[in-house]
Amino acid sequence: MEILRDALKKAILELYGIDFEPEIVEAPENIDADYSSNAPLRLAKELHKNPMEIAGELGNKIRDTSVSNPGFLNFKLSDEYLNEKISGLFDKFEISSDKFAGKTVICEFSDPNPFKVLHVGHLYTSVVGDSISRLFEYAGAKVIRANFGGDVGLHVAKTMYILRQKNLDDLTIEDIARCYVEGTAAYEDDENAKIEITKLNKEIYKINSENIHEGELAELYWKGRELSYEYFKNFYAEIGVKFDKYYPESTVAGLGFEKVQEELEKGVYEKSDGAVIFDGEKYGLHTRVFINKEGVPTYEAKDVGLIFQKYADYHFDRSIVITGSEQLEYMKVVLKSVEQYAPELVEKTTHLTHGLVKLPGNVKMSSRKGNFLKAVDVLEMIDMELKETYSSDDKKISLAATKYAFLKYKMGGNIIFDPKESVKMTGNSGPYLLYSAVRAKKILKNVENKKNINNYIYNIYEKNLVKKLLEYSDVLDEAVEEMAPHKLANYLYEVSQEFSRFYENCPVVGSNEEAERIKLVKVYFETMKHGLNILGIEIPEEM
RNA sequence: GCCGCCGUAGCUCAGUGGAUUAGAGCACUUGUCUUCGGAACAAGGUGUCGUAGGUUCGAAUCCUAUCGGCGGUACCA
Repeated sequence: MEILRDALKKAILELYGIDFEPEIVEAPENIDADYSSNAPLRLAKELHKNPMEIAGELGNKIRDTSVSNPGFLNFKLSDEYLNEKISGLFDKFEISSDKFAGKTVICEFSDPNPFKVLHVGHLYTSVVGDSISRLFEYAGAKVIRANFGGDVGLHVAKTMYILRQKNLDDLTIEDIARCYVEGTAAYEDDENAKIEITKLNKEIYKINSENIHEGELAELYWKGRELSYEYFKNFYAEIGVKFDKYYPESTVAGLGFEKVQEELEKGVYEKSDGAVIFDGEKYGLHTRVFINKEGVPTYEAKDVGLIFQKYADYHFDRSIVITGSEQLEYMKVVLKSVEQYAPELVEKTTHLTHGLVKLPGNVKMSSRKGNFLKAVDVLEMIDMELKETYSSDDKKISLAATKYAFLKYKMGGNIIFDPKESVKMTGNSGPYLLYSAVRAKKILKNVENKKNINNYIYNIYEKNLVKKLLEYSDVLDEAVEEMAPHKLANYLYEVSQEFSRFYENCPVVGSNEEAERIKLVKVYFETMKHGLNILGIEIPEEM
């Protein structure tokens, strides 16, 4: 409600000569007003004045206001104002800040490892990461969606240790996943296997960095790697997420290794027990190994390389990295070390985390142990529910259900993913949003434009809908600022609820109020289309 | 041990200085129903906002302590 904010700001400046940013909130139901502000209360201390007195003085400057205890200033919006405002909305949704206009933002997320299977967590991060990318695009940024994954490293060695013994003609991603589970068990239980795997890790690193294609191990490695990337691309295509850039770990490992070596000489990193470490304890963090005693760069060094490689490739203005929250402390150490020699890059970097996806009843999922929910399992479950309950096989609907189920949660905490519960398509769900949007669309098909009514007075359902619709641009600004798609998701649900109430109580087609109501339906539909698009959700023709 | 995140209704979650009654969905009960499509709408109620102090005109929200859950804590990612 910028207009109220601006009017109040101006009044405060004129009366008291203070440059103050007032907050406007929705007025409670029992007050005969639409919005209210606590500005008088917040100004009371500075002005040494009674808040009620301040509210009264400000109220005299702005029309349609009232005051209430202990010092709130309430605003009432006239129907003419709402009408004018809603008419101006339609399909123009512009961001108020130009903070990201023309900027380059690189968003890294999903980050699956080749030689491993995509699990439900990858689905979650892909959906959220894509939506955050879309928020930045809406804000005017050029966004590069980047995907980082371990095509070399211990997990590959563990897999290859088993895979090479098996002699499989027709290699599938499931075979590879099984080998990983077996390899991990061998690494943990069998001392000889551990030694062998450590050796393999070094060999694979060499095969990759020197691009060796001769020999059984090399052939198997490249074949498996290729298969993995195919499998990823297919999956992302299925959920409608498109990456602009893949950074296999091997492509940044060399750069990271060099950087760490370079800074080792300058004293940022140090040697300890034959490894190269960063002493994070100096900064209240913990110590981590960047190059292990085998001389192989760890994930830490690769992440260092990645930061520099991203900047070399895109000269980003902002870099967003989205990972699971278990990497929070780890990332702090990596960034703190880089801050010592490239503070300008670290300053531009934001690390966002999401929680673990857990099954109900505290069942732990672990890809190391092989007991986990695969990403495709979730998609299949939702497809099945749609088929069984609604006899539909519309991918748009099942994808909306899946995406919304993840996007409605605030990022950060763990998510309990109850397959049975998540599959429901009523209430606060993706299909509910689609359903109300489709209803609106249907109405729009059946009407022709009629003349507006002068001095139209909204009824309660219309007014509630209008007020909610007018909040949209504020919600978007907030979602961008906080990189929080759930704020948008929640808003779209609320506005759909208002629309459903309106729909039940206010016939549109053929009514006397048709012209005015059609305006609301149109703005609602355009808002939904715009907002759902930012969530990566498409509205189907019918459902 | 140390560091970080979390604790709100039976369950899953919003709300993170603003109000008299702390909100949604699910589940449960009942009603609307030849209407622009019922995947809908309406009504029904449970909460020591983990606990105890403190700051404030005002605290689920900020501070301190404490309990509980989870994650991280040197060669995994």
